[in-house]
Amino acid sequence: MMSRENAGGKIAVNPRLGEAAYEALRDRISRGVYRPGDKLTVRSVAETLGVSSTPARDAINRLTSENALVYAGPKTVIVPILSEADLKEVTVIRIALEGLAAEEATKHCGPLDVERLKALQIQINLGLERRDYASVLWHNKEFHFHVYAQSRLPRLVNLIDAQWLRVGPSFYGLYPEFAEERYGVRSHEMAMDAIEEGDSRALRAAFEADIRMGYLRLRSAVRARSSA
Amino acid sequence: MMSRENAGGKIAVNPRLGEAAYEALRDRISRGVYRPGDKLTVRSVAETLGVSSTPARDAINRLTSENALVYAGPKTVIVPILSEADLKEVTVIRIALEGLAAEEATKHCGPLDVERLKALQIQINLGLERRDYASVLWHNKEFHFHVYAQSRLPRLVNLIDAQWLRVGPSFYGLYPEFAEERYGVRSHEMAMDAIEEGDSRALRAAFEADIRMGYLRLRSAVRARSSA
DNA sequence: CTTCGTATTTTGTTGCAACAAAAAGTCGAT
DNA sequence: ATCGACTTTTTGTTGCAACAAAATACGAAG
Repeated sequence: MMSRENAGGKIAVNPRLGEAAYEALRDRISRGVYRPGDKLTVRSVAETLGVSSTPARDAINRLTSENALVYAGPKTVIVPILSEADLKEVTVIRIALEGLAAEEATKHCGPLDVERLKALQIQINLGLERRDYASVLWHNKEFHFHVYAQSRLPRLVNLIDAQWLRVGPSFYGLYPEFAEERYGVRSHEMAMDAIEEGDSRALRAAFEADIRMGYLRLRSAVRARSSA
Repeated sequence: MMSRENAGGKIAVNPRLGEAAYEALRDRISRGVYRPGDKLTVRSVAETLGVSSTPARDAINRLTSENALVYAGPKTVIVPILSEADLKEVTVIRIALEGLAAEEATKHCGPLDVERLKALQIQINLGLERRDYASVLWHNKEFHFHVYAQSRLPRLVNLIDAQWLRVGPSFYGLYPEFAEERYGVRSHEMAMDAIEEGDSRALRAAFEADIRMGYLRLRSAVRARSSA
């Protein structure tokens, strides 16, 4: 499991401040610290992370180049507010990449992986009951990426991670109403069944269904916001 | 068509040196100025591009974060030398992304696009006859990206571009022997036929075939090198 | 209350010097 | 010649100040 330490965002010991700042900022974005539309400045990030402006600027630039942050003006970078077209595009990209990862992962998944996924699903269900949505989102991501990691295609996983970072903040904005619907429970069960049967097509289909489900929810939220 | 000016790599007028340096360096890599294994340093790039070290460092960092350059040591970035596993991974990623782009593009392709592609194919054939391989590679890229652009999914096109940048230098290393085989001519004809008939599955298949063909060539080159 | 133009503040970018660490070069022993 | 330890050079990173430009705050006119 990924480390859950350092949740505040402060930089730990790392000889390369730029890299550390990048990871810390990425972590904050993926955890929902920022909301879509929030503005990030070099100096504010530098102060938050406890570094000087050079590594802070490095981190912001890098996140911007992968569209995890976007320009809202020549001197203004914000957490992206996804338009309906953006959402549609990121969804077809996710289906292509995550579908591929899931299919490739089937070859390398064993009973231990199913056990791990079951444990994660229990955590997800627990979070839903307790209305601990940060936990739900966290364990949901763990669930997906545990499978993707089995593809043994590390750059593909990085690419997928970058897409999640783009939609993450919008997802946070959706909770808590969103989570009430037990979103993802069914498709996760489909996924676990597919792995047990070694059916790569079914595993792909399960993740595709999961992504499409999330897309529909997010789209209706975007529409509700744009009409308001 | 993309601008072919500024081929030397010198920065033109651009208020943002970092962005300009990034584009100039990217351009040089995609044009085969560097060979796999070539070392790039902040100071050498700065001098070549005629900027100070900050924008040069920005450009290198950004290219490194998208794997167009890789670390060969803690203080050494080089143009990547793709292993067989790297090659395999980038190929499945390309098939997923470019297949998607091609399929989406079918909806928006018209007779004008076929005309454009035909003109580009003539340029490719001309380059092959004249053994002007830089021209072949250039027009081949134009051919592919003209189609991908019609998908109207700009981030997807960016993602594809990043993958091309990873394999580009290896492709250059392959020429000129490689080009003798009229690589790509048949799959390009398949692609143009598919567009004329509006057959999105066939268009996807044509580009997949093209990518797989290139993969096989590159793989045998990698094997030949690793045994030497 | 809204809108437009102006003044003030904030902000990104750039160049540069200092530092530590890594790479390249050197030379001697075997 | 080959290898290894040591010295020299090169290199990435960082912090910082200056500058130009954009964002913001403010206030006057409608």
